[in-house]
Amino acid sequence: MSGSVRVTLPDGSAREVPAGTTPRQIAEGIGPGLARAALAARVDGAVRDLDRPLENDASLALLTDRDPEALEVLRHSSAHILATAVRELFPGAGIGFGPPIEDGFYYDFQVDRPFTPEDLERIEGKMAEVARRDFPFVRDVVDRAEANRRFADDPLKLERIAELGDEETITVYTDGPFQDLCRGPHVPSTGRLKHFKLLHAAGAYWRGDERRQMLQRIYGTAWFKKEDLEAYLHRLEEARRRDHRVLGRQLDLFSISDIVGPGLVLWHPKGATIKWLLSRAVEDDNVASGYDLVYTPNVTREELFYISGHLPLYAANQYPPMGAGAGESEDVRYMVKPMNCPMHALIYRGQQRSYRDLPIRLSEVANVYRNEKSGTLHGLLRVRGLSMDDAHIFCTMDQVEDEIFLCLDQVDRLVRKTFGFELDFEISTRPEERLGGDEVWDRAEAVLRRALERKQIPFRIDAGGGAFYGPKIDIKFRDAIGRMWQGPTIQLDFNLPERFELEYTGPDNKPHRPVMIHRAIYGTLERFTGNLIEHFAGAFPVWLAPEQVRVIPISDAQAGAARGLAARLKAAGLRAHVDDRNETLNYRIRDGEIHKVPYMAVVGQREAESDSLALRVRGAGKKQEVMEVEAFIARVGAEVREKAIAP
RNA sequence: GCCGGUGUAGCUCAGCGGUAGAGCACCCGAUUCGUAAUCGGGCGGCCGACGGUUCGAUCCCGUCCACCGGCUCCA
Repeated sequence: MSGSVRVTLPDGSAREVPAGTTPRQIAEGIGPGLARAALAARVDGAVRDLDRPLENDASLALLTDRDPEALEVLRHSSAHILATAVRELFPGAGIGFGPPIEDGFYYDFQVDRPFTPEDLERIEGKMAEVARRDFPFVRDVVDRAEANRRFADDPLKLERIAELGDEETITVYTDGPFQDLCRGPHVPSTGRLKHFKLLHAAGAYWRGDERRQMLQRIYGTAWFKKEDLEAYLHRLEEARRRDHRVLGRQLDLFSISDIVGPGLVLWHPKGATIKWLLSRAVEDDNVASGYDLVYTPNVTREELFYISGHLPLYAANQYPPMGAGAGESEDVRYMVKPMNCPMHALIYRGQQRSYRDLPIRLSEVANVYRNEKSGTLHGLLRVRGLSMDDAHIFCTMDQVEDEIFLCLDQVDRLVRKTFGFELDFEISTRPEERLGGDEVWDRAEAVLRRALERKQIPFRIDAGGGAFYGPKIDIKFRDAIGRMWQGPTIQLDFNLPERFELEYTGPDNKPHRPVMIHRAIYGTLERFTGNLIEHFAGAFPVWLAPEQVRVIPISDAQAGAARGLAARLKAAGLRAHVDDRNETLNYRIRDGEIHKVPYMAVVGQREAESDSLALRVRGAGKKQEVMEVEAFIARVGAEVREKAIAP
């Protein structure tokens, strides 16, 4: 271990140091401030411990609390500190994994009983103590025998050790009384953890496998700055405030009744208005884009799903079959449909198709029912009765790219432009088990890729994430508070055309097999509406607002004028209501604000006499504008036509 | 489906081994008001369901159902 190494710093400067010098020593050489601030180092692109010696020439960046990678390291270390605390308080606790995650960290423990909220408080206190004692994180390289010896009492760790390849370096990190099998890196010492909070405990399967034992997971969050922690907790609060289940009740949009059943939505008039407007928006766009509308039944003989191949594979997600129709043999059984594609395939097959007919695009906003596991249901975001804005495109392989363009354009109009969502694209490629030869997959994946590239849309690849019947493009969108949601999906399908023996006659007068594209823009109207409720915090754009204008007479003397105004607004196509309840003006204004009505038209004596209204815009407070009725109608009408996001 | 928590009036929540209370909402009355809660009165609950313990259960125990937080899954 002799000689020197050349270390290049981010500013381009380089220095020669003896081999074995640590990043910390280099930081000290640069200045005491940096040495104090440094948390980890990036060596040739990889994040490493500050005290890990440099053995070769390398580029080096010292990471401080300003670097996102450092925050990830801090959270990873936080997980260890959490485990340190748990081991102090629960000496027999087995340890699973404890990684950093978005906004925080977790650690999985094997304990005799689940953690209670009181336990979390104690653990949090103990973590603060571990941090105060400022134990250094020490990295040891050990051989397999040593690792097995050190974790002899930790079966979960032994399992992990056994999986490590012989060529892999096994490292153990120790902080004070706690040691963990871990690749690292970590912050220099536990004292770096200052602003953190344990959030909750929950069960989690070991290795994420539902057949294996359930461990107890503790989630926490950690930040470098107090303000960041507070901002994050505030964000959680904000998310709670926007919870579509809460707003759905407050705004009287929908309910889910125990008597009807979990996951089955009762759309109240206001929520139904939104759902109706959304389905109309997508249907209008479908028709304008060259789709045909179809309707198909909610129940079908189960045979259909044997042909499609959903049965028996998909049986767990379908409601069990029901008896035959009156007068039919008892052997015939029916099922509620969980998807529409087989029926659309049958419509395609209903007649001989020529290559000249293609593409054929069939669309349907349809109710389907899926028997989702009870624990997965969640308000509108995960339901059992779904309204899919579904469509199936039958086309030749050569037409796929254009059809993908068509779908992407719809997504752009209906999701990005209309709601201002930022989109995130991902292509899922062939899985291990799949249908169709490699040439077909090569071609299909290339088409998806090329379509996005030509649209200059950046995308990620989820290798192996495709369905067995074809690759797909999944599109996520980011809402107002930065959360990502699964949105549109475009899937190629080589399977159903096979199973239904779909054909078209080509220019060569021979039968050919079409490709099928499944595509949903909003996905399901339940989930999308739920997303919109949270995105807008219930304050919908005028075109979607169930109540667009609330007309408020100042006193009973203007009640007649108010009703007249509301009638005019309705005649102009606006959804307007009068609030002439025997309550104070303040009360009614407040009620309108709470119910997120975009416009309140206040009518006092002055307005009643001048064919005008005093406009109060949602969220704008007292700032009001007196305007003529016709001008108001023109303004709101334009906003509705343009699907403006304001006010 | 699994782990934990929760279930009291339409909603939000107190209460707790001796068969229930507040605020809001709703109804009635007074008030007629210029931009985020006027005052008074009233109605309203097999305390999630079913079993058990007990002289007595909303309260303790068990089972089930639903919801919440996660896991798994997913539009």
